[in-house]
Amino acid sequence: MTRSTRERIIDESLRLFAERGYAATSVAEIEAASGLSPGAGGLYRHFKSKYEVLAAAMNEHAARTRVQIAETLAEFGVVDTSSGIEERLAHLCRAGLAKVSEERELTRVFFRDLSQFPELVATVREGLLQPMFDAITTWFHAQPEYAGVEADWHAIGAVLGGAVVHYRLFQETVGEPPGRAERDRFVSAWVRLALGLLPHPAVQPVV
Amino acid sequence: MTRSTRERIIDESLRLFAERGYAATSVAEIEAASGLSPGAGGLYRHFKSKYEVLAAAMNEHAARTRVQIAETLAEFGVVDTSSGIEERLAHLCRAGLAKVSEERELTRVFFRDLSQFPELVATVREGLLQPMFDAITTWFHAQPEYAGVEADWHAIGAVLGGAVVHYRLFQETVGEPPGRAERDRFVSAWVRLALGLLPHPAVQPVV
DNA sequence: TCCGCGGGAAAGTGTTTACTTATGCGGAAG
DNA sequence: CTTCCGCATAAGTAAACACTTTCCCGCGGA
Repeated sequence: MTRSTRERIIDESLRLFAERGYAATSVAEIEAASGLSPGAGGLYRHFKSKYEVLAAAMNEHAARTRVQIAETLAEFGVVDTSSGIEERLAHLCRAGLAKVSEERELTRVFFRDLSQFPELVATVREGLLQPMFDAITTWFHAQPEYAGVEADWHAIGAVLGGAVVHYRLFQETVGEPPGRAERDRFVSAWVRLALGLLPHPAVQPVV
Repeated sequence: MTRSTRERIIDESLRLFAERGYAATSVAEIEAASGLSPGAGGLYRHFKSKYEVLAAAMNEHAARTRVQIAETLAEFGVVDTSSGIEERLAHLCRAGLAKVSEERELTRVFFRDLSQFPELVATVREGLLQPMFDAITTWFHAQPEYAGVEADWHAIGAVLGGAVVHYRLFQETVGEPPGRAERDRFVSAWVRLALGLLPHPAVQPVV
């Protein structure tokens, strides 16, 4: 128990909210998962209400993620021209899948319960989803191959980023990926679609 | 009140489950919305439990949708070669968006609460999501332009179909579309990515 | 007119919920 | 050793919950 009780409450509540949903998770369950005696109300030493726990979890995780995405984006700023565009695209797609996976609890709570709390929607969107879409847009701008390509990059980001987010959401709900396409097949298809934006696409691999 | 009480309960409960979530919707609220006296337990004349209401709503709506998608697919089977491939793709994308929109309540409940009820996940996936992905795959197979294109169509369907589903989910949660891309821009980007699969893409419109 | 009956209302049941109040403990400071 | 004090627990409260039991009204058939 190195983490403070407050931190444990935030992390465990986020886990439970993602797993069972906000309304279906009782304060007693959060307390038990955080190492407090269930039903004794020890949670209220740290938060005014159950809602405050949700708000704190959203705010703190979203803020942290926002910084991480900015860092990841900085890495992508340095274009690694040593590898081909195809490899770089696959790398981007896998990075997106990994990020959504890493923050799967935040993503899940977002789509599951957050529409009831519009003030929290904004923080998570600006901390996780929007940065992800923006990252895709920025990334394409940074690639020399796409320099001359005219496109509505925000809309392209909405399609390609949305596909990634959906892939993970679907997989977590159903237990298997959409279209029964395993990760590598999904990445290949994603890359192939992105390659199609180039005026003279390179030879594409037969899958 | 032309519809039977049972039908009203199913429709109103689905609406409320999509809006507030399953756990956050009380039986009394469903009764009130269905024209019964709230809290009086009149719902139990028609269903054994709150869960049975959810199961019935999922099963009946999924079954209905499944038939509708089959019909829509049959229409698409007759390829309308009078319009260009670009127009046909836009039509497909808009049809997908419309279908997800039409069944937005089913979709929302699916991603919101259904992972807790694995036995219901199967029916909705097979009734709504999988048919949608399959429809995309089948559609591409039917288009002469894509006849010679080698691709992992299931994975392509997972990307393109997932983007459509995510677009609506995001819009309903946030209130505005992802990447702030309005519907027409989204459709254009989607069409453009799909066009890129063709070996020698036609001249693409500058957005 | 009488009966049967499908289906809705009244009024409850026990349980679970979020949240409160008062008590107790262990360790650091004086 | 004593005095705090931060923090957890014990033991609640009132409300909301899913669900039950009982009654009753209206209607169709004989």
